[in-house]
Amino acid sequence: MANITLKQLAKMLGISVSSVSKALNDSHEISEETKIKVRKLAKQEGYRPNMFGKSLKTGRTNTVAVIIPYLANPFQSQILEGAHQAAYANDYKLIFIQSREDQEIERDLLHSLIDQRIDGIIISPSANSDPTFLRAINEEVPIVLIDRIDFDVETHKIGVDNERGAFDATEHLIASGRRDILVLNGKGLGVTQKRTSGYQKALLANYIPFRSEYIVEIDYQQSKQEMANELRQIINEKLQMMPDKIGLLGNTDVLTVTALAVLADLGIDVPNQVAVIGFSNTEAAEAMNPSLSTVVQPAIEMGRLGIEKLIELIKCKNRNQLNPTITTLAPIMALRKSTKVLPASS
Amino acid sequence: MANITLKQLAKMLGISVSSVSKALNDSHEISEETKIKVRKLAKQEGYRPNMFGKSLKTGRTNTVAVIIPYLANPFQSQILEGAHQAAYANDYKLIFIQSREDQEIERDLLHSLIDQRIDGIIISPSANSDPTFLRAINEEVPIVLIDRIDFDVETHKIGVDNERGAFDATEHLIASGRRDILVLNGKGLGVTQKRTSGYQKALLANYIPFRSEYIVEIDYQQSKQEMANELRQIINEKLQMMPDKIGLLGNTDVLTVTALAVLADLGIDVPNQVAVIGFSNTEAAEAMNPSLSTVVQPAIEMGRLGIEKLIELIKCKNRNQLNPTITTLAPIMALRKSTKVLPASS
DNA sequence: TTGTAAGCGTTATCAA
DNA sequence: TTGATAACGCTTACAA
Repeated sequence: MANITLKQLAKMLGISVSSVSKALNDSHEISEETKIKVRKLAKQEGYRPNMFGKSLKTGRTNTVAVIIPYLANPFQSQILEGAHQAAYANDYKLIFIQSREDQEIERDLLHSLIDQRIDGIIISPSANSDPTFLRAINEEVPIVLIDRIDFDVETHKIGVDNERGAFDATEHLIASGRRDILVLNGKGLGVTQKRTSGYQKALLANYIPFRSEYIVEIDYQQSKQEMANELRQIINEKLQMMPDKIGLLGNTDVLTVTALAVLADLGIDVPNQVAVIGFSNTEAAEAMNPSLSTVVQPAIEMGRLGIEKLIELIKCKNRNQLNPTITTLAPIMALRKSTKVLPASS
Repeated sequence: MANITLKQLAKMLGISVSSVSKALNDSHEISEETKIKVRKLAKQEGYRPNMFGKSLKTGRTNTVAVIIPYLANPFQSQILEGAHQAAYANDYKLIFIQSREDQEIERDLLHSLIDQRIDGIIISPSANSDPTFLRAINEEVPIVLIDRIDFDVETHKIGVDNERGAFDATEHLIASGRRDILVLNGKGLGVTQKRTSGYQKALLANYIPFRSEYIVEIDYQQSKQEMANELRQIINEKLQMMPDKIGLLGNTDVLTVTALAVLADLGIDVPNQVAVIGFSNTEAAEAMNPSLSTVVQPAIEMGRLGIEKLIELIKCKNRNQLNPTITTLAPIMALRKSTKVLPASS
């Protein structure tokens, strides 16, 4: 059932292989008449060009790849969504791969993509990725960094303004009447620093003194049960020291959601006793009880932009002449019941 | 920065291209001595074979593809997880694609995979897929059907025992003391029939009369808000007719989760007034309030099995001699708080 | 055990 | 406007 080839078409038409090739590529050196004849037969025979022959000759594949740590992560899969749209619109094929946050796997994948002569790569590097290695890859094939942009590689980068997200979230908690705001950080997470700094700036802007005891760091990769226990203990302890009008800013999705469950379990009323807001791109926020206010990252937009920047790089002959840009997109606040405003009387 | 080629290696070693090729493929017609020399230089020069040259010649790619409707769907992305494991273990490259539940996109994708001379395909067809088309594809390249196996294609199929899942879930609700059990079905969903039948059989087995009013069908693709409204109305109405000991079986994740939110909003106590169980593969079930009991589909196992069956097909020369198998895996019950047993006194 | 040469399907160069 | 030919990198008869 193999496909028909150029050669076969040529024989059927009684013209040369090269003429058929040129006709199908709409070359100016072929007559309209011939082109029409060729296209008709090609269509009729269901001719589909062999990618290997083509790529072997041209060295290009018209394919780009997106590497993210986990496909199953809702935020990251939304990046894919955006990338898909943009790639489709620009007639590029797109493949998705996951590195599972593993530097070794990532390395293999990148090599095998280069083997496949992929035209370009969008990557959200795994946390422990080696910038030297990324730079080396960047020499061989254009890459664009997305989301995790704190790697020293000379290329376009697309990220989220995490400081801004935390700033806005904190301001919203304050606006809803809270002055004592607990922050839950995921242990060893890259975004922690920026988000904490956004939190601090928001306090500052509202003349609320910063208290370092209000910032806690939790291992979010342990089992659900263990995490819930740890959180319960911490929340209990912290609530002792927080006099009133309490807010909670969850900087990691799992932590926020678990905290919500723990609060419910402790019989603490959200939002009346404690207001909660978290970073999250899942629709599940809507279905929580109470529904969870979130800072949403513009993941689809990021994916789309990533592809556009990448194609720009691919099409640009003198890559070293292009100066790298860093784009940071503002997150969006999705306000729901978990941060309802306190009655003015309080 | 192009890669070094066989020809270059040959020149450096002063031997012929074919000898180098054979040496690297560990052919028996090459002396150990030469092999060692060749391998050493190849390694030293970082030789990586050009896939196009290779595939152009051999017609194979050592790559298989998985097509699912949505990458972002947790259940489906777990299938990928399993497929990944098995493909890796068998030294196959794997690519993931999503059809977005769109027959047109699916068709394009399948064609372009065949263009790429992919060795085999695992597919969970979009709902409106045309079996005739799938059969045609199956003539060109081996395919394995996964999850959505109700298509008339002569090949291996891996599915979940949905009837069994609904049966077990219903039995569990009954065992927890419920006799009036409401069923939420997603409109137009393929699994509805099997799951409803499992529900009915469980009732029968427990001598509970079946009442068709207890089965409702809801459009789960409308907006969250609309769906919540519709659900609220339905639940209110149905609860009127349900005397006591109420259970709720959600056959679609979104519906179940939204129902949980609606129940909370109505001030109905879960699990004491209404016990809830749903089909779901997300970890969010754990974090719901109350935590949600679920029927979990063995998605990872399915993915793994799918790849194994596919490789079997690929390696089998006379495909038409192989008789197709249908494997249905049993789902697993994950029991949490939303179905806690009623106190015996009731 | 090694080498020669043909060919996979395509495009590009150059000549007709 | 068309065609012959070489070349991309690799494998594989077949010859040496």
